[in-house]
Amino acid sequence: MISTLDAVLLFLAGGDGKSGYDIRRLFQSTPLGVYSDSPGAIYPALARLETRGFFSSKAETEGRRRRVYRRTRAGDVALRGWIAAPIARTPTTRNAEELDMRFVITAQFVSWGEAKRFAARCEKAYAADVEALEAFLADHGQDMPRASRAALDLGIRNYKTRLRWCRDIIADKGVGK
Amino acid sequence: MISTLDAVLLFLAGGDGKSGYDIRRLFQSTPLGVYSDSPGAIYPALARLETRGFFSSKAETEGRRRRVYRRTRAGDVALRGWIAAPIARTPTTRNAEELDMRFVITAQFVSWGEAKRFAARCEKAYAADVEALEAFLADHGQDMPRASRAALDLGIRNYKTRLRWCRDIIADKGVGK
DNA sequence: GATCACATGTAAGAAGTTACATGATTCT
DNA sequence: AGAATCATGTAACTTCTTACATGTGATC
Repeated sequence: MISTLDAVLLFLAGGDGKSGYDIRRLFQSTPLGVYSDSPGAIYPALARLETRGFFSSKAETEGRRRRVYRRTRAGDVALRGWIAAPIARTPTTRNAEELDMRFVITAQFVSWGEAKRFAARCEKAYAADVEALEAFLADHGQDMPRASRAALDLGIRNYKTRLRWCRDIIADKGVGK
Repeated sequence: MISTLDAVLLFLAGGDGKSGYDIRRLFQSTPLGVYSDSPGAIYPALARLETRGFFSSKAETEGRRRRVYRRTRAGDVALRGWIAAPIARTPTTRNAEELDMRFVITAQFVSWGEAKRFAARCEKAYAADVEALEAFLADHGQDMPRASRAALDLGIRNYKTRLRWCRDIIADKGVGK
């Protein structure tokens, strides 16, 4: 089993490979910045993945010191396995960001069509979440303090936003067209 | 400094106090379930907070074995400090859930009016996030693969949802009225 | 020649995860 | 009595955080 960060690293370091520093800069300069750019997170993660055989690395000799990691065949397999895993559980709150990453990586690493099918699966999960939260609100809304009710409402709105996004993806609408 | 989980524990164990098991059940049975209900997370956290003087605990003698934690005066101060802290950083992606908790705890522990003021501060943070992401999309949208653009779009929509929610709170609209 | 940015790494500590251990109490 | 559930805790492991250490190449 690989973590979300592992998957992102494997994804980024395909083709020509990437150094730890390259990845840190990507995390700093793009909205990928959800992940920590701290060296204490990146370098050990790369080293671990190499130990597990998912990366091979080469120290560049000319110019600046630089160790370039490149995804191996085994790394390919691991990444494909991560993509194919079932959508863990609802409520999805905690893995929402992981699902987003999976969408992007699936589109790039497999195909847009497959990413759309994944979005369709996400849609179902989000719909279940909305239903569960709305049921909870109907059951306990009256007994809850105002602020808790409001927070629950925010949760519902968040899932509905995701739901609509999935539908737009499936229908080829919006920015992602 | 206390963590978000610490704050939630301190918040829940006011008044009559709560046992670790009580808290685990709360995390299991309500959409508070964002937090882990594993004993290996809860019990050590309670013990740590007691060591720091934010809880006092008493083992109940009659009936089932049960250790009840209760927030101390120092715990009160710590929780108030947590509430009053500045909104860490934008992008807010990573602390969004923390902000939600802060809203609820502020409303219950301080006042609804204070929670509204907090929502107003959140609104500013989310607005800044939307602006930053839209600028990034305008700058790099063309060069990005379709799926990345779509993911960025989702990020923007998520922040806008939060933005609208804050405005509704401030205007006393919606479920939280 | 000094300083800044590049680049990699490690060390110490905090916290969460899964799994296990243990025993009391209530229910049937 | 036996089983299920209540309830607390610990152990081993993994990973992340902050901070430090180190050295090279580019820039002024």
